Amino acid sequence: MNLSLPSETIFHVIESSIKEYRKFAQKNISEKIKDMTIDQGMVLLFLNEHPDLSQKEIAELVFKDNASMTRMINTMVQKKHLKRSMNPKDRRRYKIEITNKGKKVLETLPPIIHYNRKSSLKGITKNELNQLETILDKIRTNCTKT
Amino acid sequence: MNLSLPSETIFHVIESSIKEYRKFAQKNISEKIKDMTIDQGMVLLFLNEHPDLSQKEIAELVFKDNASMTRMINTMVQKKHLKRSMNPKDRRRYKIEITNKGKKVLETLPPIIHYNRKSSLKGITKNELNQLETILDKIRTNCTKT
DNA sequence: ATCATATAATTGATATATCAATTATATTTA
DNA sequence: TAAATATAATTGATATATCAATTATATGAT
Repeated sequence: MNLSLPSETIFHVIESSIKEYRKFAQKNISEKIKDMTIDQGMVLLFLNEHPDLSQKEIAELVFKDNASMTRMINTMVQKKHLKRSMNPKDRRRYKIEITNKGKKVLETLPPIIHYNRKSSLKGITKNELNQLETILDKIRTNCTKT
Repeated sequence: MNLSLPSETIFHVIESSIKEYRKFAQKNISEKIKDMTIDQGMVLLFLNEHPDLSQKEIAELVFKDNASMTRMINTMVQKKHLKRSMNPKDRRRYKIEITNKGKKVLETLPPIIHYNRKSSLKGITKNELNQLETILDKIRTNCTKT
């Protein structure tokens, strides 16, 4: 079987780019906010726009499973960025609220994220971004529909 | 600050596509080989082509850090896919050898991986793959050189 | 050769990933 | 309505991710 090594495939290139972006973004966040990961930051951003999200819904948005999300929110509650309260309309799901401490983070975070996105996409045209999205979507669809 | 949500960015699309590929690939591997992850499979493929790789070098190829690689190889040794032996030329690094059990896996793995790659890239032209690589490389470079 | 520095691998601590099983509550169906 | 089924979240077990500190060995400079 004549198989090229994983390092020579497009998947390697995809992994590499997203991992470098994450490393870069995390570094810039850590410089300004201590003890805050990208994923935790994203949870805050999502909850800020959509306060009624359940843990399960947040999990999907940040590509985690329910178990990971339970534990992730546990630590964010411990660190006092979030508060869990009961949801009387559906007692299976919690209401997740952002605390004042969490809101403070939300004042600092957006400019950093804006910088991360902007500088990592420097020199890339709108057209290229569209191409990128189109092709990656084909891969995604192939993997989910096959 | 007017920041679009993470789910609306190209980074979300990149994450999504690579995660779906991994899920798809893992599922197809698990159907044929029990107790074998994609990453462990890649370690076997790399070692098969380049038997002199150190743990550190393997780690870089599969985007792990040294600590993760130590533990990953621990479990692969436990499962008898690999064997650690001393490297007399440089006693800081091990020689990692593939066992007979590991070699058996290497007979089963390539056709599965070939199928994974082929079907996930179905309908995507060579030209599109080149575009994809070029654009992703720009992102990677922006993140590492900034 | 000696000492300072660099490198490969390990370990500890904590967080996250993943799967399967479980609990509590809602919803659907007979 | 009662029973079956579905859903949200949790928990346990194990693997992996990440950072900092440590150990053992190599390499370089004086």
